[in-house]
Amino acid sequence: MAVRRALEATRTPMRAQEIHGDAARVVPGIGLATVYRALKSLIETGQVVPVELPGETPRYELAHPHHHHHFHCRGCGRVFEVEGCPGDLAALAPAGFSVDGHEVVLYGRCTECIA
Amino acid sequence: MAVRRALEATRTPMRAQEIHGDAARVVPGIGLATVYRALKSLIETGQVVPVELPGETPRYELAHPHHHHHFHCRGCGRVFEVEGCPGDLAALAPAGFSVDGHEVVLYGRCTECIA
DNA sequence: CGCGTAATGATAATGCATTCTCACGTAAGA
DNA sequence: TCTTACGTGAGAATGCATTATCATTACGCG
Repeated sequence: MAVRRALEATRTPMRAQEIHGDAARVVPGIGLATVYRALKSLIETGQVVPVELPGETPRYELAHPHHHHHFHCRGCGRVFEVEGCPGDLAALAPAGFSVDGHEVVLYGRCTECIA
Repeated sequence: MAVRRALEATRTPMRAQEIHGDAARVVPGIGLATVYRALKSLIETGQVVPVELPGETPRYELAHPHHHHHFHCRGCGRVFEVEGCPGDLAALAPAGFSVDGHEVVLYGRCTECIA
C-alpha cells in the first residue's frame, strides 16, 4: 500500500495531508479518503500508531517496539523521534496519584533549521 | 470578571465549556462568546495561559510564574498541575539539535479515581 | 434626562480534520 | 464473455471549537 510506503520512506510522523501528498507521487490521483481508510486499517492491525502533539493535528508513524518521544522543530514544523526518556517521572506526581504513562515533547530547532 | 473568578476557584486548567458552565453559576445567562472574549483579553494581558494536551481541546489556567507540567487523570479527565520537572531533557535530542523548551504530561489516576 | 459608546447574548458562520455517500471501474469467478 | 462484489475517487456532509455578526442593553457623561 502506498500509504505504508510513504511512512516507511520518511520514518517520521506525518500528517494525513502529508501522507496523501507523498502517496500521490506514487499513485497519482489517490484520494484523501483512501489514505484515511488505509490509516485506519493500519492502526487497527497495529502497524501504525497515531502521534498527537499539543495543539497539533494528529500525525501517524510506523509502530515501534521501543519507547520513545518526539522533538518538534519550531522552524520547519517537522517532528522527529527521540530515543531515551527521563526516568522517574512518576515521582513528580502529587502524593496519592498513580502514574501509568507519560508523554514528553521537546521543542527547538533541528540541524537544518539552525543553519 | 466572572471568567477569572471561575479559574481562580478551581485552580486547575479548564476547558472553555467548563469555564462557561462555572461562570454561568455566578452570572446566569452569560454567553459563550463572552467567555471567549474574556479569555482572549486575559491571555493578551498575560493573566491566563492556554494549556494544550495531546488530542485534547485547549484548556486555560491562571498564569504561573514557576515552571510546571500537567497530570491528566484517565478516570475523571481532569488536569492537575505537577510541580517539578526532570532536568537534562535537552540531552535526549539528537546531536546537532537545539532544544529551547519541552512539555511533559503524566497520565494515570488521581486520588479520587483510584478509590 | 437623553444620547452615544462599548459590552453582551443568541445565533449564524467559519475553518478544519475526518467520515460518509455513491456512482463508477476493475478484477475475480462462473 | 457476463456477472458480481468490492475498492476507489470526488465531493458532500459532519462534528466541533472558535469567531463574527448584529440587534439589544446598560452605563457614563454631558
